[in-house]
Amino acid sequence: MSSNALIKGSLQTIILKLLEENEKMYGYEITQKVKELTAGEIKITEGALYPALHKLEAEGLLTTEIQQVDNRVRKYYSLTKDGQKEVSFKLAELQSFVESMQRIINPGLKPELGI
Amino acid sequence: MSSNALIKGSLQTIILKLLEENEKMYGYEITQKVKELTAGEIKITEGALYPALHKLEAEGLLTTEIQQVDNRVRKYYSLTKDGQKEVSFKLAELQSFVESMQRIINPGLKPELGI
DNA sequence: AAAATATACCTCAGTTTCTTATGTATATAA
DNA sequence: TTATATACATAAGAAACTGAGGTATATTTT
Repeated sequence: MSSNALIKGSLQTIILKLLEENEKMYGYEITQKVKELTAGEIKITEGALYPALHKLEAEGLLTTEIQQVDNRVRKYYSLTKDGQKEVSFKLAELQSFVESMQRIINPGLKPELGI
Repeated sequence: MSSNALIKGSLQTIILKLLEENEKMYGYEITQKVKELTAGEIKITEGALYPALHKLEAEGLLTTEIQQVDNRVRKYYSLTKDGQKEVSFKLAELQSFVESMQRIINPGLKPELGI
């Protein structure tokens, strides 16, 4: 998914968050958007992305819609109701994880003082 | 390792960082320290920790030293020279990853303005 | 005294999630 | 015409977990 080894498990969160904002995206578009937003730092591989999309769909968090554009097939994904709930949950989970990591990595930090 | 699904890949970074600060720790102590620092949010399982420690030792990033305390064996780990270099690298990698995630998750954020 | 919990190490089967390679197909740029 | 970009997909293998199990001593609780 990237040259970064940390990302395992956060691909679902990335997908869900992007779909929360864009309402409707296709696979290739997601890879390009992530590359753009992170200045090339995170590159989602297709071998990771497509299985992840299929899994989220199988879990009922995403629905799909096929479109023809210039003789090419595009498979658009959007959030279901369950998917919308799951975004909040995953984002809270990520937030909590990052804060926990900060406490380990920056033990001198006092978040309650804004320092 | 925890009820959090995001952690895959960051266990090594956690171990190395704790050893950078404490100079000498044993496995069980690491699990307790992480639990303490994160208020129970992150719980390192032994099935994840011990293989990770063995791997870091095999890679030459950690050395070990056995001690007897109250008829119980403790295996203390400390950073090698290579381990000390690797901490900086892993921390920079984590920092970079977290920033990338922020750009995806908080697209309205403008870090260059400190907002 | 017995049972449970805490301390302290370990392994291993199974699962999940990735990487890398491969395959198909059309459109565009060199 | 060859490479790159767009667009989907699968599949083998690797890596990092979870969860269960095992061994052993010390302490606390019932």
